[in-house]
Amino acid sequence: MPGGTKRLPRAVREQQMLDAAVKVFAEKGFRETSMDAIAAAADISKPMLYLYHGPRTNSSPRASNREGARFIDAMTIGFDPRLRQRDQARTVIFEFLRFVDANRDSWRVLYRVATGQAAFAGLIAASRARLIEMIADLLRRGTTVERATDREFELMAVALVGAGEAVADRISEGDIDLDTAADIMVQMGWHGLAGGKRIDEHAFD
Amino acid sequence: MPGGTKRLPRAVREQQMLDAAVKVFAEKGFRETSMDAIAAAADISKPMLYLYHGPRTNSSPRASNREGARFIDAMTIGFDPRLRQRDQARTVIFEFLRFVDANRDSWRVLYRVATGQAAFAGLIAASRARLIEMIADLLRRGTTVERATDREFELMAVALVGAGEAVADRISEGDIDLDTAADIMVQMGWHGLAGGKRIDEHAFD
DNA sequence: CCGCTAACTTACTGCCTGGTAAGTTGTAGG
DNA sequence: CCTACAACTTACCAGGCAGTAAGTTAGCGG
Repeated sequence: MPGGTKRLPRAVREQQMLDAAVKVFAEKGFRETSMDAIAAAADISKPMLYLYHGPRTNSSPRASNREGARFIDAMTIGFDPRLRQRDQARTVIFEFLRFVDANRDSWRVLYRVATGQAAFAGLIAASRARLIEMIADLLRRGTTVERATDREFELMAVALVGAGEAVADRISEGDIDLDTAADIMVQMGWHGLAGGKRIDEHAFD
Repeated sequence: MPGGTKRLPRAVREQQMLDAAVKVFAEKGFRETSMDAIAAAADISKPMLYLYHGPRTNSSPRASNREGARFIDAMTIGFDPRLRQRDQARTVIFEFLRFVDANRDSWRVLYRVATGQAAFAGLIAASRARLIEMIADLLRRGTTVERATDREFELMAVALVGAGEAVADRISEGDIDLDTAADIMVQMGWHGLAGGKRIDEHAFD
């Protein structure tokens, strides 16, 4: 605070500010976070925020975008098209949950706080739509549920993504084992509740 | 409206105000809705809001509570314990989706807008938890998944509810056929993606 | 027809917060 | 060492919005 007013190059201060913003948004919500609060959290004075990121209407999407990019990156890491569908699915799910676990603030601010914000709803919806489309494709190619139309596949993807997000929420706020969670999801998704297969017979093929 | 300043009994005005609040919250978000805006939407002057519902910190939970109660009511209508599990599930799912379809504003404000609001997060979480517990019970009693622990059942319920909410979102903003949606969810939930007919791996064991 | 209460309004106040102007100091480069 | 720019601050303003005080009418009980 008083002592440590080191002068840092713009690039790193910008990141610090975004970090602070994400953190505060995650715990207080977006609209109830004042610029002063962000400034305080970033250990910087308010005009710096405006200088580097412009008014609130610009700075916050910026934070969202950065987090969103991180997120997409993390997701695609686990995506290896050479795997069999089921393994692919498990990997993606696991990687997704792992990201959430490791970036709880990002998750909360991106998918929970921002969703309720009219200003961001569109942004988030777009990001989610991409993910859904990705999953829907996977389904189209990987499963042969008979006579399913494109629209039906998409709806399945919607449901799956929703399930994933719900589990992710649990992970972001509790202490659930990642492996267990991923296995349950795969098991449920593949064989359903009536599938009769035992839950711990999951495939680390 | 200059013309229509009819004097109405307190009870109905109170409901009008809540209706207006829900509507505005749903489209503008909670924190970005000013008391004046609610007042305007309810065709009433601001002091009436305070007189009947107290300050914003009271009036908004009140709206949420009312919507939540409606919601629970609707859900339990379709719940007939004499049905077989699968039919029970389908009925609950269908009734749930039908409610969302018929009360889009309620849905949005309850489950999307309020979730991001620190002040309500707890309230919503509690409501959702009840639903999850209900589903988890259903699973415990109804499915053949062997040796699943309570915690695992609960996680499944979390995933299912998440899926339901995601589909509900789609319904609340688009024109998806209710029956189709319900069928797909039941199908997916019961037999999984691989269970429909055939898979790239193997059908039921 | 008269008053009394409940329904309602206009018209303010004070605070909070977004946003900025103007001034200060560290430090890189000559 | 000095100059010039970039990093930073304090201090302020203006608008918006929550919340209220005080006053106005409508209609119901007598």
